Amino acid sequence: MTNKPGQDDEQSLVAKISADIRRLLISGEFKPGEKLSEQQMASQFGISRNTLREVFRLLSSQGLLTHIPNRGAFVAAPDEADVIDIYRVRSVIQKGAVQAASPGHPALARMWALAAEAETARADDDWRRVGTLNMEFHRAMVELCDSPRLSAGFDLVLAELRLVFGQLEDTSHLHEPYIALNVTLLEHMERGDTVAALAALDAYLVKSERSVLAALQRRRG
Amino acid sequence: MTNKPGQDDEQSLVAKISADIRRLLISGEFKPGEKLSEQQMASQFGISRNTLREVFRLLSSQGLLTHIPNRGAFVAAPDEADVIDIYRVRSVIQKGAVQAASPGHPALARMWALAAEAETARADDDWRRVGTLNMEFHRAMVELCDSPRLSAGFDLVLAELRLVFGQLEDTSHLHEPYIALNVTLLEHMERGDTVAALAALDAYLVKSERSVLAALQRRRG
DNA sequence: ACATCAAGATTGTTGAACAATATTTATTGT
DNA sequence: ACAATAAATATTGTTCAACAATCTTGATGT
Repeated sequence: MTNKPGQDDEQSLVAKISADIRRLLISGEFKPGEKLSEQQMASQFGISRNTLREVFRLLSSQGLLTHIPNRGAFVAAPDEADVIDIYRVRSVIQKGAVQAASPGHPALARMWALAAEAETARADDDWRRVGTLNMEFHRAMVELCDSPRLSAGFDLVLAELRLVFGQLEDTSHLHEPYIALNVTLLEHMERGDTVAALAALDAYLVKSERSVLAALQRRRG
Repeated sequence: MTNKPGQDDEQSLVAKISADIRRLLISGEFKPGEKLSEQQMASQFGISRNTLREVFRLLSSQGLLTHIPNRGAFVAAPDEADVIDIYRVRSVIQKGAVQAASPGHPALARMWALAAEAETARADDDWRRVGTLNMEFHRAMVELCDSPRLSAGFDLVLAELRLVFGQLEDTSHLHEPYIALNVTLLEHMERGDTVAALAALDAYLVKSERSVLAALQRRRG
């Protein structure tokens, strides 16, 4: 990679607006299933309809929007089946990550740092931050594979999962129990105990999936 | 730009042309790294430049095109690092598939059928078909996970891999030895011997990756 | 309440235009 | 002749206005 992030202001409009809308989607500014009118969005973001359509094309391919021919673009509304699928993907990829973990990998250090930060954030009752840090923790875990494609794919499902969180009102209890679990998982990995680490990961995923599903069903039951 | 006769294609133009170009890319009709001029392609496919740009956006997000700001869209040219990464993804996902395999899963039947077809194709010396069937075989394997997202992600890397094959002149020897390996793998899975199946899968992937890398390096000295 | 059908609105696609950026060509200095 | 530089040209990025195709709405009649 010859490109470094940081000082290149010269992004294309499509990239910029895509990032903006993506951020809005992930932070729950739109309601799932809500229709995004081309005209309205275009004028709202001060871009042309054609450019916006390129943005929609991108976000649809990332699973954040659902494009229905002749009807338009809608905010993706992941349901229970989607959540189950997302956790299936997480299970496969993250198990692969645990098994690929080599001692001394930089991603491990990052995981430790993120786990520590999460404890600090909990102490401050900053649950929004705890959630973000938890995501970053698992993102770092996948970096253990040293595979750009795997990381990119994982980012997609993680973004979809954040969309789900956007649907739920109170996400604090969704992250609280997992701070400790992350640390336990890390310790197993640090010790090179893959079997124990896999078990801890599985425990985490099952537990997390259950509570997300429960919260989702509660929201509409 | 005469329209093809046939049933009512309710697809959008973007979807249709995307599929067309994707097919052309995968079958090696374009040279890797080749620049795809907007004007030329637009008139060649009889669509407007704006529509073509949506197509490029899509194919870029799928890794088949590389988009460089202000310079245009280029046919992706996967190098050795990309091949290594692709096989890393395959390893993670397909190991997950083997472990997720449940006896009697419809995908297993499909794998048997594809393996049989591959043997027929080999008897006919139809190596192009053998290659396609081999891809389908592994695609079916991932279906064992029953995860649309995992299958979709796998399709992406498989498409990229086909792009690599497009760079190589003679792909016959790339597929020949693997027909038998696939059958062996299947037998292990059928018997529920996950450990043996994983070993067979790993053998396949390592061998396949090596020959692809070798062919790629041979191609460029 | 129900189906029908005509506006009205929205998406799908096009062609032309223009600014910003790349690429090519011509020009200059040594 | 050669490298550096400037001008000319081509390409991409983006917008706008238009129109056909499709969807949505609402009025109408039964």
